Amino acid sequence: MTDRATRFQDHLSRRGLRLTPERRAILNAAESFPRHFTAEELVRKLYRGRAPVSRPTVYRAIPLLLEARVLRQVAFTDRHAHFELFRPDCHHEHLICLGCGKIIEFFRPILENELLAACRRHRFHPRGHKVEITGYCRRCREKGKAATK
Amino acid sequence: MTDRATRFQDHLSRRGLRLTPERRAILNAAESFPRHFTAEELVRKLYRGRAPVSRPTVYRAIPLLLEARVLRQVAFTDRHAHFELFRPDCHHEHLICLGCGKIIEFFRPILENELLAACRRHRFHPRGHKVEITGYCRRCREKGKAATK
DNA sequence: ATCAATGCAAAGTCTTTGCAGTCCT
DNA sequence: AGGACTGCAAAGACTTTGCATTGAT
Repeated sequence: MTDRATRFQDHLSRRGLRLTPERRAILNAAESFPRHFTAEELVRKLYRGRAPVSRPTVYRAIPLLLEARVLRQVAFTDRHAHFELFRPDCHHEHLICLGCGKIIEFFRPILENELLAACRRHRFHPRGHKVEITGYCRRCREKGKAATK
Repeated sequence: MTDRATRFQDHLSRRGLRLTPERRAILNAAESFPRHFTAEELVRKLYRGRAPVSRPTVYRAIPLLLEARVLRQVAFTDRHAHFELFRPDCHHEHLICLGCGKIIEFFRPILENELLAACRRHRFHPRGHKVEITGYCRRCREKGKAATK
């Protein structure tokens, strides 16, 4: 059983809930995305699977996965929720290209320190964070897409 | 005419559009929020006003206000769009309390530098950014709310 | 027996679109 | 006249809820 499955399992049993085949399938589907995904994408992937899981079941599992720290929610500006696997060791952040939609991940230790420093200063206990920079990637600028809008 | 009204006006006329009374009302309403607001909140405020503006008109004005750099969009994790007045000089960021919903603003020059450095490194041209830290504020911790979920 | 979990269908929220009428240039 | 703008009503997209049934302990 993977680390994440264990964490999910623990969280569920601590709350008197069960790791059902559907929930396991949802976890597997989530793990199969290389990066980010929306709730709808997760639903679609599970619809096609060999043991289809219904939409409400997926939506009901998502909060559990967040609480279990299996997923983390990332906030993009289009209006649906985006998620990714929780990676405690790697707090990478995102550059989002307005031209082609590409998402570039980056990591900067100093930035992470600054976030923590801001929390300390306000006596705030962080649970999670997201950093998102929108703009235009090199390729889109070269193609002249950056002028679009 | 305020600075922001001018910017809006310029943007509109550059595109052959007009600063109508409705659009002016929308701008005023946006300026009347001390901090952030959702599209719905803007709609509600304009419904009550002396010259009510319809929902579609508000929604249609928002992209124009973003393009004109009058508003900027901030991405919180609940599923509706949040906006605030664009302040080119002050790139403040947000601490969001999961207990009471309070939003604390902060600003750290080093953090801003790091964001720019990340862009340079990836040859990315930024247009905007958002930094959001979720967690529990001091008061909620003292009240023991931090354990809630 | 009890309580959790599922799927279906329906409802809810926020946002967008089609369309006819109005206003400006 | 031509194009922009508005409001209404309806549609759309994403998410949540009610309910009857099934399943685990």
